[in-house]
Amino acid sequence: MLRDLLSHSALSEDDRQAVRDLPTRLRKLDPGSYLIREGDVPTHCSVLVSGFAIRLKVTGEGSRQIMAVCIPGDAIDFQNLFLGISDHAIQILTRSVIADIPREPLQELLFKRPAISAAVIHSTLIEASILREWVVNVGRRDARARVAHILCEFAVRLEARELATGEGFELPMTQEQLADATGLTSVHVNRVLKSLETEGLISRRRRYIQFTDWRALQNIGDFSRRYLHMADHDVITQTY
Amino acid sequence: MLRDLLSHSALSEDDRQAVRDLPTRLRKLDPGSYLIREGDVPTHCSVLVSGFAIRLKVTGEGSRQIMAVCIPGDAIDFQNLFLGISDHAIQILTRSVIADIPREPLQELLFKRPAISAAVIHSTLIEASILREWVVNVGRRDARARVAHILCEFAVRLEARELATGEGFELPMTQEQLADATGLTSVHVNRVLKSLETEGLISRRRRYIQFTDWRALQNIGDFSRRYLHMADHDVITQTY
DNA sequence: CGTACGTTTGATCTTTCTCAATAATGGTGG
DNA sequence: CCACCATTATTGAGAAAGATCAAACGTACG
Repeated sequence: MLRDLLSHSALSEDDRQAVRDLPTRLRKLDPGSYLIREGDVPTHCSVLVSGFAIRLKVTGEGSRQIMAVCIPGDAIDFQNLFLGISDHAIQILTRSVIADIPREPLQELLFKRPAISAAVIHSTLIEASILREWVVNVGRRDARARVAHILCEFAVRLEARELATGEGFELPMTQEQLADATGLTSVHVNRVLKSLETEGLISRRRRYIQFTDWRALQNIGDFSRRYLHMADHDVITQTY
Repeated sequence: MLRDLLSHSALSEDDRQAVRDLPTRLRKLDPGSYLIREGDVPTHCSVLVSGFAIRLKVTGEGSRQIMAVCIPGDAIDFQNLFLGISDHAIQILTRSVIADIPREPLQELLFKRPAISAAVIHSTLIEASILREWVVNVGRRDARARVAHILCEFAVRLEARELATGEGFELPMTQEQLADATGLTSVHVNRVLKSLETEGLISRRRRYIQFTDWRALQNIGDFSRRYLHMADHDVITQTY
């Protein structure tokens, strides 16, 4: 369940078992529902067992910005374990199963087991690295590059969890949400997707994105997987 | 020296002493020099004792994006302690003093002292929170708001370290760098600054920014200090 | 005192947004 | 199973924010 941690850090069998022994409560959540809202005071840490979710903020003007997309296996809420008030909301994208872990036992575990602590720091740092890349994406790339880049990122992250094949993947969000993630409008995202398609870089059937020229897409999106800091054993097939 | 940690987390005297006992080497660095470059493999963790620095990436097209500004007292390199390869560069803005801490003793310390581990996680999470706000700033706010927001952020962060008064502060960077931080061009940043000045929100003498209408600036910048997750004892005078 | 760097200003051009309308698509209840 | 509704996707035309290009002006510093 906490395979997120395991995927970057080698934990001892002992440590693994300790993680598995954590008390959890499973919940099903529907698309559009909020796991937590900005300003809430969280009482537990959640893991996204299955389904997709986004981290988002809303500006004073009312526009939304998505800062991260959580994929199955992600631990969502370390922030909320240590920081008092949530600085952003987490919204469910697709029908999801969430495992809630109460605050105290997890804190205690981190206190007792430095290897798990280190794994949490590690995972948090990778998240920060992805955030830095998003700042670049949204701050310094044009619309084509932004969209291409985010598609590349999804492909690689999903493949590492065996949720995508080398062919392509099912995009778990609407074009409007893609726009909120790239700092564009949905209209423009639509035009960019169309142009990427007519130029033969991708093909689409509904939300399924197929990569017809991965190399070129990567180029346009200025994408390099370095910032994802994946351990070699993350890379299942290394198509990308 | 590691007052960054102390400022959010209450550590025992024992833990504090352990941090102080860490072996360090001091270095002076000049503006423009790099503490680390993207792709480097770091061997130590650094603390910015005095001076300013930025985290930045360069896109394939050659434009720069600044993702964070480090202020005196910041621990700069936890990322590099856990992640193998640096995903971004750190460049010095003003004449700075850096304290290098070798990797091993620090890792050992974290392993032995869970409270320090927790403090590191905490500090890393705050950095991530600031990054999320930057994504929003650059993704969903117009030029005026971006510039106003970043000015507000500096003011509050600097004041918390007693490096700014309620009046204003010395901006440690050029308008070009401000542009790289906000995803704009230096020309446009200049125009925005001018307009903020003529409208009486700020006044400038060289790089010194004085707040003549803090409330209005905060409004324009859609700024709220929540995302900085400052403990109450951070807030020295609470001008802002 | 000259040179390099940073700031300021103007004119023009592009990308992307806005507004608006139409077409698909999927889900729902009858 | 089908008709209807709500959401999402697509397309067009015009507007605007910000980029680009170019030049002049300051200011610090050797």
